[in-house]
Amino acid sequence: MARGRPREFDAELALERAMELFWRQGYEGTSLADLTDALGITRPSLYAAFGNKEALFRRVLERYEARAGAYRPRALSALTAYEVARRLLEGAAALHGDKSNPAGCLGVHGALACGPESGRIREEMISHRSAGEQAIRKRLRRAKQEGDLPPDADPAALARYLSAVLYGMAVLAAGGASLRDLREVAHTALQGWPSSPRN
Amino acid sequence: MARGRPREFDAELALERAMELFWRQGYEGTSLADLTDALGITRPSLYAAFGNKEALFRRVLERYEARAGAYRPRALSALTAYEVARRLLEGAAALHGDKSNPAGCLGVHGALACGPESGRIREEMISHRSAGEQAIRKRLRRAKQEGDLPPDADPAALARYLSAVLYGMAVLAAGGASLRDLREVAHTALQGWPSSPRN
DNA sequence: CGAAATACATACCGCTCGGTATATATTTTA
DNA sequence: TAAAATATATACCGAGCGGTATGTATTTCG
Repeated sequence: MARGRPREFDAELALERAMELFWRQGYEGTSLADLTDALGITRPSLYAAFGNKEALFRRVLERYEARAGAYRPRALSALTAYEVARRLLEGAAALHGDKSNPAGCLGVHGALACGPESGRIREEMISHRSAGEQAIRKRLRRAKQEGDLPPDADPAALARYLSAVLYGMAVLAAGGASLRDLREVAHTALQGWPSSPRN
Repeated sequence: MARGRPREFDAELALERAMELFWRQGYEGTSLADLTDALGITRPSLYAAFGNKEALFRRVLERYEARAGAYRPRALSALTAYEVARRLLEGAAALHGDKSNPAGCLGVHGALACGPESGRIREEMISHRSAGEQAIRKRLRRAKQEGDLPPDADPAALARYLSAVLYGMAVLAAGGASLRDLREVAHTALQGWPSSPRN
């Protein structure tokens, strides 16, 4: 049993609300006052539970990847390269086209450009994106080995290209693009994909 | 002749330096102290010359579009839809791959996500991006009329897709992507373009 | 029952934010 | 040469920033 006075708020619920805030306003754009207001807790409680703003953001990013970003590992487990690409693109469209979510992608606009004091978070986001791209690259390398992509295909270039389209969809979504808009982008990108749907 | 004491700094040079700052750190991430330091002028001088931070940012955005974004109208004046797409993609790669520029695109990350106090700027950036997409759409509509795109091509979808790839390249660049990386993305996107290079 | 441990509430810290009031310096016009 | 106009320099404004010290309430352990 946990000793001492038990906390009076639900940490999971608090994280959920913090995620929503950071998702909507980014790291720099979200203040501690915003957070304590939305979470309904006081500042010392927040610090006791989560450390500080940076640490809270990291927890939130973790949660974001596990929930909103769950379509990514699922997409990578598809059987063909085309299906991987399709699920990634359609998954991003579904996520960012869902208006019950904040507009855009936390991983993209969470700390894309910011002042020097947020530089650490910015760099962490960069390496998160890089890791995502690398996972796609790895999957497409395997696809090429399996003959699932043409011999002249470049898995690294395709992975980077796919990542770019996903990021672009996030920017479009931040600008208010609809689910239909985003699915059109996904569809258009798939039209040019180098392997056929059936292979 | 201008009456009164003449200003002691070069407004064009000041704008250039302000652009560099906003380009690197975004709107919210750039403080007045950053600006006055970099511009070498005092706060009242900045306000007398440019109004306030928002107005200065608008001037900077104007300058950005006229210089860094000059490749866009040039690309739209190309003779074929394929050439339009190629010049847009290669132009973005050249711009964001040039390491003498700040990483990323001011129009994308200048105010992608921010607190409520920067909401106006954020919305203006959204409509700027939307205007850019619309210009591409208009050009591709013409291309279709001219038989320069297949009959089943969707100019609106293609324009949105192209915009997404351009935004995605900006995000990649903000993460440190090289000119080579970005040109690979451009090349990959062109591989799937629905009209041939020669038509 | 203490005593230790934890959480809550209030009030505060130094610092930075965007923006400005006031006074002085430098120019042109009359 | 005086007045009007503009620019500069200094010092300051209230507000918000992330973060914390202090005191009190509530729990478990001995």
